[in-house]
Amino acid sequence: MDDVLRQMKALADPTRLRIMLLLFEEELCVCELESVLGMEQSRISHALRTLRDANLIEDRRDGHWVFHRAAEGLSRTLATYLKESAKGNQDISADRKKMVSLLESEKPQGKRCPLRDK
Amino acid sequence: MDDVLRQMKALADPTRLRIMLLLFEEELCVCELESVLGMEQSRISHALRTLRDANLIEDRRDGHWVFHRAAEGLSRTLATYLKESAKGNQDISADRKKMVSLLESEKPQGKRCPLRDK
DNA sequence: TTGACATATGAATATATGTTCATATAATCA
DNA sequence: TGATTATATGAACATATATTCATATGTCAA
Repeated sequence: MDDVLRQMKALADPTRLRIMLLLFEEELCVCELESVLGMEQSRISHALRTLRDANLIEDRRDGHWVFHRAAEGLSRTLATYLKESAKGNQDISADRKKMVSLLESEKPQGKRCPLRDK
Repeated sequence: MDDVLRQMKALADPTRLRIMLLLFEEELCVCELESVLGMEQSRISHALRTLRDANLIEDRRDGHWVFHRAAEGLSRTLATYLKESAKGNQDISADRKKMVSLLESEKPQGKRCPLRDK
């Protein structure tokens, strides 16, 4: 299948679109995405897989954690379009706020995974 | 549903993606698209409906014909991304060639619909 | 090496979606 | 008006896909 088509398919889903827009801002691990989006682990993991297969994101492992981020080689114009379109969106900015406050709350502890402690 | 999401969904299909890329170049009626893509009428018509619902294309009626084109208000960055991505694609450039030669062949006749005559 | 933690994956299932077929609508022309 | 042309739409069906559940893999710490 063509690469554009695969990218469009990957973004044609609310879960994956929300994840993508978060990863434009920050590098995040799966459990942080779980926390921000309020979804279970395997759902996030499957979504990330689809985004990665479409070359939209990349990851790196650091110990237990796998950190995901927007792909280096990602089309600038596509990224710009998505960010532009997200500006007005309530849900997306709510996600971003949650992400920011989560990252903030993690700072004093010096570790990332927010869910397992509870 | 969000507008971005609807646009991604609309473009997450080979038929609709091919149509979209043709309509970036030229204004076309349904029967011309039938001819270029080698697909039946209702398939094209359904695809156009989805693209229009996503505000990706617009149309105008002229007698029997309804001419479709890329929407005026369509995001420049999205359009740029799609055109960029299509550049390397064999199938897309084949479509474009067919379109060009069809439009060329219609000129002497001065009318548009290519299929019904046969 | 055993246990705990973080993530990935496969199978199953429910839902969404693309295509086709039949038919409806809309416009033109005789 | 009736016939023809061009397009749109609805229902049905087959296929694709998102989510869940169970389980596997990979990493670290004791």
